[in-house]
Amino acid sequence: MREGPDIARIASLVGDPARANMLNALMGGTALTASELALEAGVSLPTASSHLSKLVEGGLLTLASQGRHRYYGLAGPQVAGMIEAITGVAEAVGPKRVRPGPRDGAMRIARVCYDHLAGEQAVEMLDRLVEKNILVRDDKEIRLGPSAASHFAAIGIDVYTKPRRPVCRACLDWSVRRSHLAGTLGAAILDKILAEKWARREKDSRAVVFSPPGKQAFERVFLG
Amino acid sequence: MREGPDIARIASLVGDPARANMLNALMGGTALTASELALEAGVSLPTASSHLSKLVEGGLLTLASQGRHRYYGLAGPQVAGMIEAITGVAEAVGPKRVRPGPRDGAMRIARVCYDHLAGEQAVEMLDRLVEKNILVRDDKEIRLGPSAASHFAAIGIDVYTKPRRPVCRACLDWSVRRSHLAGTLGAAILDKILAEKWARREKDSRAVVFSPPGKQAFERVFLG
DNA sequence: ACAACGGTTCGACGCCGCTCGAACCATCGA
DNA sequence: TCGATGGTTCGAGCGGCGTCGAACCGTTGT
Repeated sequence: MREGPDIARIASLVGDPARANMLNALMGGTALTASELALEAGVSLPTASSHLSKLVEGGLLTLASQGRHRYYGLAGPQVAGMIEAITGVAEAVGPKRVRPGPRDGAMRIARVCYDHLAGEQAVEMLDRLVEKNILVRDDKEIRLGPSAASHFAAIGIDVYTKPRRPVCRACLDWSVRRSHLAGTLGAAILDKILAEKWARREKDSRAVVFSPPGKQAFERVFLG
Repeated sequence: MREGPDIARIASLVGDPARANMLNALMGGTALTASELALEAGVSLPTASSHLSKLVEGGLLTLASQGRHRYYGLAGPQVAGMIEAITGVAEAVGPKRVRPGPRDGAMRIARVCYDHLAGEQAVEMLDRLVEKNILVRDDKEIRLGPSAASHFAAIGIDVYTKPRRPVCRACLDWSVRRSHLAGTLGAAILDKILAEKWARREKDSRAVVFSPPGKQAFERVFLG
């Protein structure tokens, strides 16, 4: 019964599914609010609040209060490294799910990630937007390019409303292992896709399936 | 609610104190039996067996059956790395215990580590035994030197009995952060210390306190 | 001042899983 | 073949923690 740092305490914090989901969501590096994390984790707000208190108390998260918003973020790169190490083991050790990433084929192509689009199509879209200099990536951040406002205004998306959350955010796509676009812009694009009926959400699933003409329209607007 | 490898599953395996102790004990790299791990974890044998099944099932441990013994060991360096990452966070994040290592001052000096001596005195002893070429360290292993048999025979310790467990084993001392001597030889030395009444065990504690003449005798025999 | 909204606290419920004693199984030595 | 020893399985007990609804608190905007 050797002595040492309280490794069980830290591990058990990560060991709850809800908290693990929150930590995963925070691995992008941007701080999120309690409500957002509650959605990510799939639990009610009180439950999320309780979990977040424990994570802060345990030293895994930092809390930044801004007005009536409280942003939670990873406490530091050491914590992120730990999560990554655990993820590596989980991935290596749990080959029970044969293919990596989401089970369903449709979900690998396109799915909802909280409020924006994820999957192969989303990753490709971000690539093209950056390629066309509409968006600009430096390091891990995504910013609006010079032609962004006019480009998105042309398809009915105002990039300057709702300053509450960051407009652009990179979100790591698990199935593709590369980033796709999150933030209010990502959300607006998903809204557009659904509003135009280019695609519909699969029942009781996060999968998003495009109709053939919808896919063409999507590609013309965002990939063209 | 992003998808991904089951990080919570892995973390919760480490998140139980008994299992964390077992994993810690296995960080030395040598495989241990179920009974040894039960002692390390401070739980009964059935409980330990249940935990070990879960760890094997979870892919964190490997099981090697040899006759009626079953040796459990870490599944690989990736798992060890994960434990180390968690330990790092736990250490960085839990500075609630002001001084590193065991709380009690006496325990930092000398304590029982399962069946052998640990603490500052134990670390110093191993240093001197290696310095005098009685034991030989290469890399992380410890072997008997040429004069070991005669040296230990002179003080009534037969290094060749009980071939079941390794005679020498390095055991990382948490309070000093360096190795001390474990294995059957380490156990025999502790037996000798207690049999000669050079020291006594503190009640309900792992601390070992030497009497003044006992300490002199110990230093003469092992440090001289 | 008042309503709306984000977030936390409280209380109660329910379940998962840790724990150990006792019985059982397997291997080794005589 | 029989006992001794190392390990596992079974069953039952029980504590802890995750969960949510309802109430409460603080900030913002009108």
